[in-house]
Amino acid sequence: MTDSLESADFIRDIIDQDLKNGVNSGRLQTRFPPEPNGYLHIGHAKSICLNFGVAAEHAGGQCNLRFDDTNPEKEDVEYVDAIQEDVRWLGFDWEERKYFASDYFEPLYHYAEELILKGKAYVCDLSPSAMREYRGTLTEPGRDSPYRDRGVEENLDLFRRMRAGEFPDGARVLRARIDMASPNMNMRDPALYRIRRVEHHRTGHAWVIYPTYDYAHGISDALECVTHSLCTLEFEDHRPLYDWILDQLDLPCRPRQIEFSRLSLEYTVMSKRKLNALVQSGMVAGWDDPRMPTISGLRRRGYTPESIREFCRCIGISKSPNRVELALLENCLRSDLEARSPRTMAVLRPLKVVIESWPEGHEEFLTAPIHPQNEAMGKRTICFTRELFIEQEDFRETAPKQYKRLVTGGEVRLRNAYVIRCREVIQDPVTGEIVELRCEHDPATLNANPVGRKVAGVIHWVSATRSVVGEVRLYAPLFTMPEPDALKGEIVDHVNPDSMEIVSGCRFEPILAEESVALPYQFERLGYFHRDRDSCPGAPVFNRTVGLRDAWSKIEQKL
RNA sequence: UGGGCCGUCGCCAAGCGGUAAGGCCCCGGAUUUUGAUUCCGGCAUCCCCAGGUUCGAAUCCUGGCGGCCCAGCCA
Repeated sequence: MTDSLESADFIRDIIDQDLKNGVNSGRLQTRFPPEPNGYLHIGHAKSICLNFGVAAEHAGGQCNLRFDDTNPEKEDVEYVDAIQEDVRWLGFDWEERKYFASDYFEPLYHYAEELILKGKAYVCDLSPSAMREYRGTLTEPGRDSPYRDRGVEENLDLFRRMRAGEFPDGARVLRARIDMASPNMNMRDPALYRIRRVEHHRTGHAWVIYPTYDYAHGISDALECVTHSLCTLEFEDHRPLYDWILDQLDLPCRPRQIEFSRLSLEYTVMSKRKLNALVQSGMVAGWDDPRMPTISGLRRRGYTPESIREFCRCIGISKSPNRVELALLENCLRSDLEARSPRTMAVLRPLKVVIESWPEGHEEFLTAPIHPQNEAMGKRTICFTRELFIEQEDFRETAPKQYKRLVTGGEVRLRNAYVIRCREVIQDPVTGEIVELRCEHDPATLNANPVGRKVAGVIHWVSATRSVVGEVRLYAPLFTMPEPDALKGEIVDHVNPDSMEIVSGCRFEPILAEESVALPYQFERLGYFHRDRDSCPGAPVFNRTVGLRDAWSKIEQKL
C-alpha cells in the first residue's frame, strides 16, 4: 500500500539521515509522552502514529510510552488508564516500556543539585508576580533576579530545604541560570522546580517540590535513551532550553528534539482545556461522547483503529499550519467500513406498507448477500411479509422526475425482494398525515427484472412482524463553524444544539437485537452504524458512525 | 516594532536548480436490485509578491507581504 521507497516526511528523512550517519550508534528510540490530565484525541493519534510508526519501520526501533506527570495538580490515574486503553486500541504496543516522568524524580533531583554545583541553577525567592516583572517583555530584556548570584552552598542548602518542606508553596523556585536578556523568553532563567504540596497520583506525598516540563522532559528522554524526541511546533522555542539542559549534564544519551505541526480538524476543538470544559459542562455525555474528537469518543461512535491510522497517514507530517477537512477523515472511515461491514436493512422512520396481493400470514424467507462485493462473507435470510415498513422519505405523493423512489401509482424495487406498486395512500383523516400505503407486488420480479418496463428505484424495507424496535442516534458536528477555536467567549456556549438527534421507534432486522453484535454494520442506503453500550436486551441502540455518500441530496439541492 | 517557525490547486501534501507527484473535495461519464461501491475522464503554464543570479528557479540571492507560536512556579 504505502510506497516505502518514496520519502514520507521531513522527520523520517532526518531520522534516516541520522541512522545512516551512525548518530547514537544507529539506534532509533522514540517516545509518546502524554500528560495524564485528560483523554487522548485524534491529534494525539497523529503523534502516536508518528512515534510508534517510525519506530516500527526500522529494525530495532522502539517507542516508549511515557506519562509526563510532573504537574500533580491536574493529573489523575483515571487518565493514565484511559490513555493506555486508547493507545492499545489504536494498535500500538509499548511492550514493557511504560514509564513515568515521576519514576525519575530522584535522579532529576540529583541532576538539579549538579546544576547548582556547576553554578548553572539558583534558588530564587521572587514571588510569581515579581518574577513576571523581572522577566521583561517580548521587546525588552529582563533584569537579573536579586537572588541570581547566591553562592553555591546557599543554593544547595536552600534547595535541600525546599525538598525537605521547610518553605511554603510558591515561596521559592529553582531556576536555571542562563540569560535574562535572551530574545527567547524561555531562556530568561526558567523555573526548574516549584514547591507544591499536592498529592501526586503515583508518588503520593513523597515530594513537595516538582520539576517543570522543560527541566524534566529532556532528562527523561536522555534517561530512556530516546534518540528522537518528536513534539509539536509550540515547543520549537523550547529547544534551545532542551539542548542547554542536556549540555550541562553528563547523560547516557543525546536525544534530538524535532517539531511538527499539530493537527487541527474542521468543526471541532482539540485543546484538552476546551474538551474538558465540554465534559464538565455536561454539554456532552463525557469524554467518550460520540461527538467528541477523543479516541474514546471516536471508538464509541464506531470509528475503527484502521481508519484513524489511515487518516494519520493521509494527512502527513509537516510544519505548515493546517486545518484538515472533515471530508478526509470521513473518506478514510468510509473506505474501511465499506470493505468490512456486513449489510443489513433498517428503517429509521417507518411508514407502514400493506402488500394487498400477499396472503395474510404468509411468510417467505429470502436470501440476501451480506456484502454485495464480497461473496465470501456469505448470505443472510430476510423475511418478507404482508405488512412491511419502508422509510418515510422513500415515498412521495408527487415528486420531481429525478426522484427514483416510490410515488403514488408508481413502482419501486424493494431491495433484495420484489417490485411493488403503490395503489393507495391512506391518510389520517384529521392530520392528513400519511399513515399507510396499500401496494401490490409483482411475483415475477424476485431476483429478476420486470419485463417490458424499467424500475429505476431501489429502497430498503423491513418486515413489520419480523423486525425489532430500537433507537438510532444521528450525529452532526459539535460546532457549526469550521473553526470553533476562533470563537470568542466560552466554547461551551457555541455547541451545536443539533449535534445529536435521537430517533426512536426504528425497525431493524432481528439479528441487530442480539447482544453479540459488535461489528460495524452498514444499514443499506443509510450509512454505517455501531451498536452503542446503552443498548438493552431486545432494545438495541445504534450510533450512526457516518452516512453513505449521498448524491441525491446534491441533486435535490439543485432542483 | 524582540525571537522562533510557516507560506506549492478549495483542504492536506510531495518537490532539495532541469522545466509542478499523490490523496481528499469538486465536475463530467460508465456499470450497479444500496442515488453506495467500483471504474474511466477532467481539475495549478503555475508554486505569497517583487526584483536578481542562471542556458534554465517552486527550488539559489535580496527585499517585501501574510499567518502561527512565545512574556505559566502548564504541558
